[in-house]
Amino acid sequence: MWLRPSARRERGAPPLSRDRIVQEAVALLDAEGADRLTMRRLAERLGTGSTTLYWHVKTKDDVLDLALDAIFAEVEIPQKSGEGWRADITALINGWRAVLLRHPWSAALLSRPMLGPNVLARSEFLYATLLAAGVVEPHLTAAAYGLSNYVIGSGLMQATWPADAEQEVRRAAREHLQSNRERYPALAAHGPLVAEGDWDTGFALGLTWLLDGIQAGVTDAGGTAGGAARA
Amino acid sequence: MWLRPSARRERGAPPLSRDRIVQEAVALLDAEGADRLTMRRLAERLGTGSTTLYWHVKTKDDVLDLALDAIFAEVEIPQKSGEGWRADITALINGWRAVLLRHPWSAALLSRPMLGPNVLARSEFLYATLLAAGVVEPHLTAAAYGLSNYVIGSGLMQATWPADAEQEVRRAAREHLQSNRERYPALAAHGPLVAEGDWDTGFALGLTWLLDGIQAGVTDAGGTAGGAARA
DNA sequence: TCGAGCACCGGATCATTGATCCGGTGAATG
DNA sequence: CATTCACCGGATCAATGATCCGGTGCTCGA
Repeated sequence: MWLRPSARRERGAPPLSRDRIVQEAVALLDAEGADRLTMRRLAERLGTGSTTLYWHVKTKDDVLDLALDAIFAEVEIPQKSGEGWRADITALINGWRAVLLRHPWSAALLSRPMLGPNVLARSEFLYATLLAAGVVEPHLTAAAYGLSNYVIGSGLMQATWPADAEQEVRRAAREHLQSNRERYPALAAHGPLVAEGDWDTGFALGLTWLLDGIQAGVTDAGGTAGGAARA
Repeated sequence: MWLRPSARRERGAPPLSRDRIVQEAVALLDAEGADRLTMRRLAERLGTGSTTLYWHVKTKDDVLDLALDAIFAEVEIPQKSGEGWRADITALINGWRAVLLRHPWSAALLSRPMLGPNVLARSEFLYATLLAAGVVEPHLTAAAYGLSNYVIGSGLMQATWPADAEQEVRRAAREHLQSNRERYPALAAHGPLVAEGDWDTGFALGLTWLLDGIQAGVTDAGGTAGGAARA
């Protein structure tokens, strides 16, 4: 023992830190999904005892919160390069969406308050861009929430029905629809599980609608909402 | 024991059934939230042993799936009464949203495949209405998903920040924003936690934008998407 | 040089929870 | 009247989140 260079460093592991825990948690979540994330499993991957984690982190929920905020760092905040607010916002939303799909487990975690620095920074950019574009209340909140809700919903939905895996579930679901086609004629003929249409163009289309609505409210100077003519 | 009229019925409980389990599960979820739902607690409320539940239901996830589908029955499917497709869809979406907010726990469960009869019936109505309105691909999927994603996202978001309870968390969050106002100027000044604007009008506004976009794609007969002029 | 303090680690342990085993119980049925 | 079968539940198991408490080695001041 007089010569041993610190058992932990022997294993080649750098000293434990909150960052390393979070990083490994994201990796574990990516690899095996949310329900397989255990403090013990996480500790094992880190080469430490499970109880050690609790020195760096108060609860498991902390790990989840940190992991959720960590992946938002992958969303690059567009530089306001004169492309116009629509381009900027589109870039942000698309980046956000890409992250949600790259880490499908995240969609299910969005039900917890997101107050991490990375999340806030992106929200700040969204609000700032909308403000600079001349969007005012009540369109401002509607726009910010509408866009966020739209990405979140899309991510959640698409993460639920991953195109790659789960072929078995998809097939069973499709079959179920077909065998009840008199009860669900429209779904059986044009439903989502039938038309394997790519989600991307659908998402882009809906995004355009939202942006059009926002823009209409801006160009019409104040007064009654521009695009909200009918209904 | 010769006279006892069946111990269970003595307690005044009707015989256990899958429906009764689901009904009680919804009540428990409404009252205490998703994380407090335990097979034991559920059984206790039903006046039975916890293991008995497993005769009627295979796993706990089954209970959740059933509960989720059960609340969708509360969304009334509009009668096509000549009000026009916008009115019909608006009614459906608003009803859906109302249910999500009435049962906040449901938002967090939306990450699981929804294939229950009640959910499917509502999706069927949505697709049928859009089809009847003349919406065609790729606008059809975009419209159906856009609307669904929008409600889901909104419900999720709003369930995360309930206006009634959690005052403590809201206050802390607001304070956090204020103390970092130079980093988040726009959020601190116009952010959601600051402007207590009612979610309803914001939601309605965004819904109108989506409907406008859908409608524009219909009136323009085919070809390039109507409302998607710019960007 | 040395010993006290401190940041950091982990084995043992506890309560809770989802799920199963296996033995009941009573009403209907032939 | 015996048998069957739908239905029930105590005991129990494994996994998990979390805590207690005792190490271990580095650092820093005297």
